Amino acid sequence: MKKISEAVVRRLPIYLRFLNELHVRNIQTVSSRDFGEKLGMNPAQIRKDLNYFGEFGKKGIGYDVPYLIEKIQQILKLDQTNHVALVGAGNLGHALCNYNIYLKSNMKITAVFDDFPEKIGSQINNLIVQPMNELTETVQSQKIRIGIITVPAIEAQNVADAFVKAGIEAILNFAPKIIKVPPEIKVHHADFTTELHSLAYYLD
Amino acid sequence: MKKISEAVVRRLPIYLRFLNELHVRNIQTVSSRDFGEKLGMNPAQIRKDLNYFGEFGKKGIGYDVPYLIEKIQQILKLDQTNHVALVGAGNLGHALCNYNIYLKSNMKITAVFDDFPEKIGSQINNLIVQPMNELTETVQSQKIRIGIITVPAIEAQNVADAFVKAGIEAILNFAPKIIKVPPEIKVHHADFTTELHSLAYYLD
DNA sequence: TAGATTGTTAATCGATTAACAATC
DNA sequence: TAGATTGTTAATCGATTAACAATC
Repeated sequence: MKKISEAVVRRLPIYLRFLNELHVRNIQTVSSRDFGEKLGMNPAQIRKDLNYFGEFGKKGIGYDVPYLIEKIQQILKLDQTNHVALVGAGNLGHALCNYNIYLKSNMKITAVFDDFPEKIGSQINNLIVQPMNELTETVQSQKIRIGIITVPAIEAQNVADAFVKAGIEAILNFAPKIIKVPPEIKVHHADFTTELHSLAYYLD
Repeated sequence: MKKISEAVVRRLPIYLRFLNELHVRNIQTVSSRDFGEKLGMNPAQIRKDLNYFGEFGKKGIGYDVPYLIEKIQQILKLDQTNHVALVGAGNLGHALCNYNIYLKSNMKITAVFDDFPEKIGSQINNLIVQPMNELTETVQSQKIRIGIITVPAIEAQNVADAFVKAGIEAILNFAPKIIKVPPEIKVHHADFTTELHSLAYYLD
């Protein structure tokens, strides 16, 4: 298979979300033109993106919504339940845990860790906050493959190292700090402070 | 001035954060090579990015850290205090309000809104949650120019519309929904569900 | 001076968009 | 059949990187 660029992969979840909205509204078919209009994207881009993975459309007709949902879910590996570990039981960690419902059942935070003595043993929803020294064992026994970092910047690299050692394959880092990991581990940064700072540039 | 691409603007806060780290460690000068190594970027890119805004370096020497911090802060308009309004006093909204300390004093959430009756009047740090019908007046009286959306997806567009009507210039949207605003308003999406979904693609 | 590093042009690389034959 | 829309190539656009003269 050709190498798929990260830009393409990042658009797939947006397509999926849009398709789910159509599905809820019982819309059976969608064209790349509809698609582009609603998402503010170029129709050719949407056709090209989807075509990296197969011929999902019908000429003259468009794309079948339920079929395309199924296909994108397969591509993104969202047709299986993905277990997620979160480190950092602060405000942001709490907020993300409570978001579980929004993530549907295919992404689930199943373990939470923190090394603050006051946090360990406390409960978030139905999860009990565990100490960091239990990370590797839990990751392996629960088949967790994705890790979320919601600790302060100064701790982020340590947590990333612990994730790597535990065998995590992908990391979503909310700490305002670039973390370094081996090339086979995928990292996304979700740092809202840099987002906010770059927004300020556009103020008049 | 030439048009600066968004990619460049998004890197400036990362440069700024790195420079602040150097400053704390009393490092006076930095070269684009050091820079690139620490941030995992190409040195030429860093020189080119900075050079869009002026000649901040010295040939043979590098960049003076405090001077470059000052310059980037000016470019990003972070040399003034920017007032921010947040709509959606849920878990995520709370978390972001408590993050204020991390944002230094140049970005400050100064008003919080929600339309849930149980939330109105409740307190987050030293802020009292206000009803949405007070948005425009507060935005104008407090000279708020940036808005944060932390409501459910279904409410996101309504809040965006209200922000636009109130005269907000830039929006950071955490809701998993693309919002549409007039072209003169700048929007960044900080949607962790799409981040997480695209990460799953890279699982083996 | 010699070594280092910027500023900046030119070359490369990659991503987006336009266009259209194929075909439902 | 006529109209619509995909799949896909070619053209365009934009961003990154290499290279090096200028100069501290």
